[in-house]
Amino acid sequence: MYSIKEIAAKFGLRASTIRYYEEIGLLENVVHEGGYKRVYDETHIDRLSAIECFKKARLSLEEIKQFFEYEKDIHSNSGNILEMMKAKELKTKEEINRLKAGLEHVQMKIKYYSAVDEAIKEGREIPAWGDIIK
Amino acid sequence: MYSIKEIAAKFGLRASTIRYYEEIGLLENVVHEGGYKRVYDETHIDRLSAIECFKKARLSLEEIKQFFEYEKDIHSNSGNILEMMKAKELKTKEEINRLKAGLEHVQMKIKYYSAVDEAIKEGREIPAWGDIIK
DNA sequence: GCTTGAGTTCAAGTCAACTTTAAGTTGTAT
DNA sequence: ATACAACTTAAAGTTGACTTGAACTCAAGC
Repeated sequence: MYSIKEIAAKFGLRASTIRYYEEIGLLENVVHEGGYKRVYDETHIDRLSAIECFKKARLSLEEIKQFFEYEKDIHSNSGNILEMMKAKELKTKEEINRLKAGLEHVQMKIKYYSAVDEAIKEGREIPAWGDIIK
Repeated sequence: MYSIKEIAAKFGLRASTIRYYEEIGLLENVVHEGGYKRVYDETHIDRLSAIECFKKARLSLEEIKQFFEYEKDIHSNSGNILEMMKAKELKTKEEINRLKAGLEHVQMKIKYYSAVDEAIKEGREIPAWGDIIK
C-alpha cells in the first residue's frame, strides 16, 4: 500500500500528475480511503511502469489509454494491439533516424566551432566551413 | 526570388509558419515588396535548412534563434556556440537511448501479441507473457 | 480546541509551436 | 468595373500534458 506521495516519488512524478492520470482514466481502481485519501498497490505500480515505457516510445497518453482498453478484451482486440504497436514501431524508428540526423548536424557544428574556437585563441583567422567539414 | 507559398512548399511548411518564424525573429531581412508582399532569396533557403536540421535535433525555436544570434559575432561567441552544441549532443544522445528503450518495449509487445493473435486464430489458449518473452 | 501536515476538489493557468479567423490589400484577367 | 487569387495584419484559438491556486478535509499531536 502506497500513498500518492510515495508512488509519485517512486516514478519521479508529482502527486498532481498521478491525480491527473486517474482523472483521464489512465489509472483505474484507485481506492479513495474513507472516500478521501488515495491508496495504491502493486497493480498501480505495474500500470505506471507500463505507462513510463510507452511514454519513452512517445505514445500519447490517449494512445496508452487505448492500449489498456484493448487489453481488457484481448480476444477481440489482439489484432488492434498488434496493429497499434507495429505502427508505433515504425514511427519510433523514424524518430530515431530523425534524431540521428539531427545529432550529426550538431556534431558537425561542434567540429567546426572547435576549430573556430582554437583559431581565435591562437589569433589565427577563422577557418572556412568547407575546410573543416568535408 | 521566392514567394511565401513557394518557400513554404519547398520546406513542407505552411505560409503562416513562415510568417510566424519572421515574427519571432527566426527569419530576418525579409523584403516586403512595396511594403507588402514578402520575397525570399537564397539566404532564407539556407536559414530554413539550418532551422530544419536543428529541429531534428529537438532544439527549440528559441535555442535556434539564440544560435543565430551567437553566429553574428563569432569572435565573442564561438565558446557559447560550442557549449550549446555540446549540451545538445548529450541531450540528443540521451533522447535516442530513451527512444531505443521505448522501441524495445514496443517490440516485446509485438512479439507477445503476435503469439496471442496466432493462438486465438488457431483456437489455442492465450499464452503467458513469460512463455513468449524471456 | 488548535495547529500542522498531508491530502482533497475544481477551475483556471502554462508552455511551445503553430493555426485560424476576420477583415482588409494588391495585381491580374475578364 | 468587377471578380478573383494570392497576399497582408492582428488577435485569438488549439493541442497535449501537466501545474497552480484557492478553498476545504481529515487525523494526529500538544
